Amino acid sequence: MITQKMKYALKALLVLADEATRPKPEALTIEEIAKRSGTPKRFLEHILLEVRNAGVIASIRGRSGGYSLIKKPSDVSISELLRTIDGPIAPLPCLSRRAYQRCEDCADEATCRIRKVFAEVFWSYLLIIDSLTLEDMLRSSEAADQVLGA
Amino acid sequence: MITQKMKYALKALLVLADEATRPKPEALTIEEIAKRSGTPKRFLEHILLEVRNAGVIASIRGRSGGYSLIKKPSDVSISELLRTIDGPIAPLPCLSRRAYQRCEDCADEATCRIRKVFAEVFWSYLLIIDSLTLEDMLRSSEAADQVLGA
DNA sequence: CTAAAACACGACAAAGACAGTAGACAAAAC
DNA sequence: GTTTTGTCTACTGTCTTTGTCGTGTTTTAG
Repeated sequence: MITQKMKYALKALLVLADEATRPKPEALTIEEIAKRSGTPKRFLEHILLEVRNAGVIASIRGRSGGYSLIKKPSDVSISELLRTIDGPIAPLPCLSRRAYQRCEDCADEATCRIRKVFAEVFWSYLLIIDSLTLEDMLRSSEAADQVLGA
Repeated sequence: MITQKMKYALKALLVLADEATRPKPEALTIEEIAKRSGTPKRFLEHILLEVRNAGVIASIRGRSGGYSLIKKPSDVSISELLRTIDGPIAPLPCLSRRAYQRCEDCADEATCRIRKVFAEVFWSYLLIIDSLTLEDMLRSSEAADQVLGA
């Protein structure tokens, strides 16, 4: 299960991506993003901060400040966002590349049967999710619109 | 990340599966399973109970009691075990078949872009993990042995 | 220059999940 | 009927999740 926080982050990014595609895109305030995405404003602060530190959005301080997307939607990886917001996505700590941790109770990784079987699942899973970007989410709404419009 | 509990469950099942393939298989006590799998005994009680209720193992009470595997390893689904021990495996509650729950804040599932994109990932993921059984774990140890033996 | 509007950051808190532990009970064998 | 084993309920500490609050800092409108 992805966390509520991750859902909020995605909703916020969708709002910002929608804004970015408009003729004259402006930076949106937290207030505005919170309203459009239906997230608690004070919670969204923390989330947007993390997303900004990940280099996906930029913030402008002071009056007439706000947030804006600074990457192309096709360059915003969903799996990277997951890692940023929810932490490691590997099923076992010993399978995570960037958050590797040896399993306390594991005598030998090379022969660990649990590790072995989940490694296979994980690689296949990574193939799928690593190729997913924010653009795929934008596109999927178009598809839904088409269905609804038909 | 799978929980420690799930790891214990898998280790216990591996112990029981190994026992089941021996010439004269016997029911193993919690004590014995705990020792062989490196699990806290009192915690293992809870775990084995859940696994038993899921119909994967059987228990015998009283003196000379214990646990034994009652399914063929090839019939013990890893994903079912995951659902039993760790709960729903869907990334969103609205994507789970057996633990379906409507997302509080979602106005319309049919057009939800988050749901849409995770649904695709999830179906692919299910294809992989639903086909995985305990037998695959047993086999993977043979492969490791071969590599080590070479 | 000052006040207002906005982001930044740390502390705090309630609720739930996770990882066990403990005690009392029930059944079966000897 | 005592011992050995599984069964069941309850409890507990720690960590994570989902926020809220207060206080700062930056920018700009006026």
